Amino acid sequence: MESSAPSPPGLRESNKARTRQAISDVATRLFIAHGFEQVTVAQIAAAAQVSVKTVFNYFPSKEDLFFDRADDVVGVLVRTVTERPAGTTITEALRAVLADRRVPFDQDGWKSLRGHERYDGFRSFLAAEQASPALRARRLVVAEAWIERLADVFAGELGLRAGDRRARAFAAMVVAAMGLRERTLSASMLERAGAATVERRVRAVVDDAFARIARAFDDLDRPRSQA
Amino acid sequence: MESSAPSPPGLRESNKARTRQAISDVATRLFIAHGFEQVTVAQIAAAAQVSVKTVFNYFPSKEDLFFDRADDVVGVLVRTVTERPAGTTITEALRAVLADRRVPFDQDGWKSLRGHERYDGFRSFLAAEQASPALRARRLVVAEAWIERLADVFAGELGLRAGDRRARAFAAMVVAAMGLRERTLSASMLERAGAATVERRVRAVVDDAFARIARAFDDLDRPRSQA
DNA sequence: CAGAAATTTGCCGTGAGTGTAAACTTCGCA
DNA sequence: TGCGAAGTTTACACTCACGGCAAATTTCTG
Repeated sequence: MESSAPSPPGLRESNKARTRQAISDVATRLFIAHGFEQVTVAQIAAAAQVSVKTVFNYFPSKEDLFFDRADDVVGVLVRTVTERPAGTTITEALRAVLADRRVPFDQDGWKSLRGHERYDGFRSFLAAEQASPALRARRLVVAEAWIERLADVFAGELGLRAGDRRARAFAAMVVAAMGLRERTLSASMLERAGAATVERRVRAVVDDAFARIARAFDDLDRPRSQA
Repeated sequence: MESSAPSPPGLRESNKARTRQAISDVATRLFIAHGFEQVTVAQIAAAAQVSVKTVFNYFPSKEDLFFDRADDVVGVLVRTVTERPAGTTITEALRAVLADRRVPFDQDGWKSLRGHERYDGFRSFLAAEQASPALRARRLVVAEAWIERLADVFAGELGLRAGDRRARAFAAMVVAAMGLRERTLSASMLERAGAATVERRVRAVVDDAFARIARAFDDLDRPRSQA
């Protein structure tokens, strides 16, 4: 999203990026240690050695601060669909990717978190999310935006007009399936089920859901043509 | 939900009910007149002639105050399913009811609103909801609860164990369809489309979505046995 | 190094929501 | 009919998220 125009030769820009990352990191660490509601923005600001106002300059709300780390989940779905191998249907491609329990949390945003093993950090993150109504609400709003985004992509892939009712329905069902998947993942990890168990449960949910979605949209979903 | 146990013979109880209703009514009227964000709880309290604290005694949050009027939407779905005529499948029953654009807003909670024609009141209500991120978020949380409730009912109707993955998937898809329907309804009413147009659009969305859901769950959904 | 531009900060205000204890109303019972 | 118990409403004082604004500070351009 950032245009790479280096009008300012970069010190300013890199400072901003570093500050932003520092705030995000410190916030995540506090959230997973004490819970979302228990941490005040003032504490985050103090720990990041900036003023409260600066925190709000970078993140419009406390919730944004929490989800900063988990932001680009649709991106994965979109790429999965648009870059699927020739001959593969949309539902097949999505099913294959989402059956993996580590998607999308084995990457990107979690690297900069020190002092936590990756898995543990993610589990605490989920726990914090479950414990806060405000966060759950926010997550759902994000999911609603996913529907819009996916509907556009589906329409493009299926040769439908943008905004087509069927593309939107397709997207809505896929996002609903994501919800089922996340619920399973979340519940399993919170009860500290072993990796194999989590993997199996997630796979079962995703397989079932996408088999059904494939049936529901068998008149539309289609293999990608040869490149 | 209120148990009818008249341990207190009733004066206290009826006073409470009246106060609660007065607060809810006055709040709804202010919300649809000025928008959710523009109205403060202090104004509501003043207009209802109670203290701010009393408002919060009855309604844990400002959002609860808004949705008080629209609360029992799942109830309609649940009844639709459990009381469907013999020989009708779940998806058929739901489709039939939801194709009607007036469901569930031609009833109950809207009666006590004076000074607004029913339709106009509802349109303003939708407008207020769309205009407030906080309200949209809240609505989605409510929808998530619907999934749980419906999943239980579906499991019961289909002879599955409570918590069965497939029943939950069924519920999630139905709730997703409700979202599509509401989106259509909302958009159509806000652009002041005529009743016939609204009716047609809602019906189209609902018909398509439930035809797909029926296909997705054709191994489970089944006609109700003879009473 | 001076001046322009961007960034950070302090300060003060608003509004939601909570805890507590006092004032008031209603109830149960004699 | 009146008195104490129980429930309800209120005032008060507080915390926290967030917004506007102008001053202070940092970084960039020449």
